[in-house]
Amino acid sequence: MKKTSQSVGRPREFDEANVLDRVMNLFWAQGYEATGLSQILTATGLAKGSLYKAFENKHKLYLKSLERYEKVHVDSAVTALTSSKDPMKRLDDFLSAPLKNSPSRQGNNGCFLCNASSDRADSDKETRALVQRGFKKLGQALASVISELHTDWTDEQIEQSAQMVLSLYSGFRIMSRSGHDVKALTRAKDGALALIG
Amino acid sequence: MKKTSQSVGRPREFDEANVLDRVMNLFWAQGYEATGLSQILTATGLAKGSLYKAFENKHKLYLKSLERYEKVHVDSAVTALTSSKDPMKRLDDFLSAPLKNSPSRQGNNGCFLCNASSDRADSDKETRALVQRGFKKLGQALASVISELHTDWTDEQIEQSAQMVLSLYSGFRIMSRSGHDVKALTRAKDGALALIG
DNA sequence: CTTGCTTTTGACCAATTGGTCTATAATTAT
DNA sequence: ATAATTATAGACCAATTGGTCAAAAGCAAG
Repeated sequence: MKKTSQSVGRPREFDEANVLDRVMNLFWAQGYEATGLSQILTATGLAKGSLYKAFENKHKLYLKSLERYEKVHVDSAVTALTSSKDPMKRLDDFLSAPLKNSPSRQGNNGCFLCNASSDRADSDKETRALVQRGFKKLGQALASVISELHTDWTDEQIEQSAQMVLSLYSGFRIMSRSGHDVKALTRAKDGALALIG
Repeated sequence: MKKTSQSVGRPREFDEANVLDRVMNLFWAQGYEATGLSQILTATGLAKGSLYKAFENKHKLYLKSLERYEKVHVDSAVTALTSSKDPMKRLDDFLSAPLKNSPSRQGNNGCFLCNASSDRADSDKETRALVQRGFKKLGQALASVISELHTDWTDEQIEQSAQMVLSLYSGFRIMSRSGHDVKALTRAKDGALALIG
């Protein structure tokens, strides 16, 4: 049995992951409707036919982008949360990420999960499922960190704090996108961590 | 000097506030790009020309809708927060609003401020300014409630807690829109209130 | 009733939207 | 070689988009 990594027919000229990264960034920054096919085509360098052969339609492409976001960004956040650093430091890093915005505006994409939730979760149940899954992953990772931090806490307490941190995270992402005072949010973060830690 | 409530020319046939309420609901539920003119026209019953004579263009209409949201919903939240009820109860009510979703899906619009922030705050600075102002109002009202609750706290402490509650609120709005487990969020809310109160 | 002013209406518009399809190119298997 | 298979390119499409405009309609003042 030979290795058949190369299939018949003309080979793909693009790297799927690479294309998805570019598309993801567009949807992430602009949302579903505001991102036009033409924009996607120029950003990826693909021709319309190729795009549609590879990813059926715009909706599917959006879902794939969201999955890509989960794989790249959510999973790496989970990894960071389950590293060997000081648990408190891990929580701090997690909550600080949304607050790292340069004071000069533009290009604060927030969190794709949050944006997708606001943008399409109400009208598209496939998006809703993906967003839910992403948040769930983050919640579980947070719970695990907090359980390291407080070995004496009950599951209830741990879960409660994890959801609190996750909600703060989402709120930070949303509010900082509108240019809300980051210093104020940072103080809120420090206060919350002091209460939990 | 006579009262000139009636101006010359053909009189308006629609109530501006009423129209804005309808348009607001569309933008709120669907976002800017997903809301088409045709939809707006059928929802308001106006003809295209009338709409455009009254509100220049779609962008301006969106901004007006956002202002209307501030006037109707933000201001009433502020009023509720500054009522004479038990301060703790007021905070609880504020944080509970995002969690009142019927378990059956669809029609959870979240918070227009949050949606607008995710949708357009990065690309449109007028939207950004309005969203910022709305959040600021809520933050100030929260600070005032908390200062009632803890007359011994410093301004720093008060501000810190207010921003924390506001962030939780935004997070709740966003996450619940994707169908995230409301029970879990409710526990998080109760935990947070216990820490603050 | 006429003049002056404003709103209403919908026909009209250019541009763009997401999407299809066919001809051509590039590869493997026979 | 040639057949089979798959990808690329982009012309093409109907539908819709946000937006304009001119003609008709409704009101107050003279």
